[in-house]
Amino acid sequence: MAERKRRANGEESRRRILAAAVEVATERGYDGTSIAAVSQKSGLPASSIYWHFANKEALFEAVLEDRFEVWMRSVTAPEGSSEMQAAMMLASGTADAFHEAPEFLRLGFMLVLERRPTELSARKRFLDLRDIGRQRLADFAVQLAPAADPAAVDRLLSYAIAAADGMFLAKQMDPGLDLNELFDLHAQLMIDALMRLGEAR
Amino acid sequence: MAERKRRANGEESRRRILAAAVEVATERGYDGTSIAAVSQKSGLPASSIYWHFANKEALFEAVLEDRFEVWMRSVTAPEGSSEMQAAMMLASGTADAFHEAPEFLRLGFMLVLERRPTELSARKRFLDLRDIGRQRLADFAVQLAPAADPAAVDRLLSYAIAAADGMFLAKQMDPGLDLNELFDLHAQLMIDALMRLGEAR
DNA sequence: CTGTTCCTGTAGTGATCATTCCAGTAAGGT
DNA sequence: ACCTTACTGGAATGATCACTACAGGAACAG
Repeated sequence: MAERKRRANGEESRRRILAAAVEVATERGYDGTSIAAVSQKSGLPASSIYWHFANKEALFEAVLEDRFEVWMRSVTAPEGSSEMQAAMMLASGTADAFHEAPEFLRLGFMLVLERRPTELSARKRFLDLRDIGRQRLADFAVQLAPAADPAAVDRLLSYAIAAADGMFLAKQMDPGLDLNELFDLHAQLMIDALMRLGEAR
Repeated sequence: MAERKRRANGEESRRRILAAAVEVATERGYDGTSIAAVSQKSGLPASSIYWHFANKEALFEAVLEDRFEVWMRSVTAPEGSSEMQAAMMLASGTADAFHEAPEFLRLGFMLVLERRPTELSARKRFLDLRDIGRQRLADFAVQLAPAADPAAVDRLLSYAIAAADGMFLAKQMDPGLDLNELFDLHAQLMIDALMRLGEAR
């Protein structure tokens, strides 16, 4: 009763719709994504899409949520023996996620750059999800330099995230770019700066 | 004969169309920008838009070109007495440009994030224009650390640009963010790293 | 006055848009 | 056996899409 079985293939249909929506959306953005295109790519009629999702906006919210999960699974928690190693692993894990699960950031940034008179709910959702990710990083940063000024650490974290986001963009502008090289440099610079913050007190 | 006068108000109409297009495009992206909306916002009929520009794609190319000019005027060349000061001024100049002329990056990044089967010509144009900007920075970087390994300097430049791009994104995600603070940190980190590159040889 | 160039205004074109209606079907519960 | 729930298929709706055809006006050249 409470735990209901799936009668038809609704569960899989939902997945197929989401997969198709991700594909189309990352190709052409929100307005460029037509329900007809999602329908065609998923093999399901528009009415099915509207049975699973209230409207286009809700579909995008679901897509973002879905891709966030994949993103978080891809960025594995670093557990190096030293702080230095842990930071390096975090950096390379993020670099991997850029390859394996780029859709979350790609879609999210598309939405973030828009300035609609009324904000898309998917945009807001993206920002909320990202805050969750940021909190994880904040915990990690405090762990690395417990003695440092919290405000300064926070500022450095903002910078570190911005740099990573920028590297994602750079990869889109130049697919041949060696991200691992840049992420190594990133990790080194951030660790250096963080250690200096710890000593300065 | 060679230098023709404007019979009607074509020159100003073109500007009005571009201004309207920038506004609509930064609100909703490429597919979300309708010629009807540009027409309404500019006060000119669609036929005028199509007289000035071959099609929607060409209009976007022109918009990007126009905003690039504004962007470059806004990022004033730094001429501090020391390298440190020059770098700081470059950083704060870029931060100013983020406020005064954000449309170039906003539109460009929107286009960059898309992955259409056939690339928009405006996207390609954006990448070309950005390369011009990058070359200016490369010249500046070499000037700062002439003794350093050129490949290492180039990598650091890629990182520096990425970080700046990421800060632009961060500003869109959190309009209350203090960019100057982040840019100061950025300039310091980059100068430190560049000096270390110079000494390492 | 005549012709040319530049630009605007009106009124369309067929295609595609998001969304809805609703009848139909397959499976589960009872 | 029958009712309910979960979905699908197809057709339709009115709005909006990029773009065009074309006639006409304003400014200049001769």
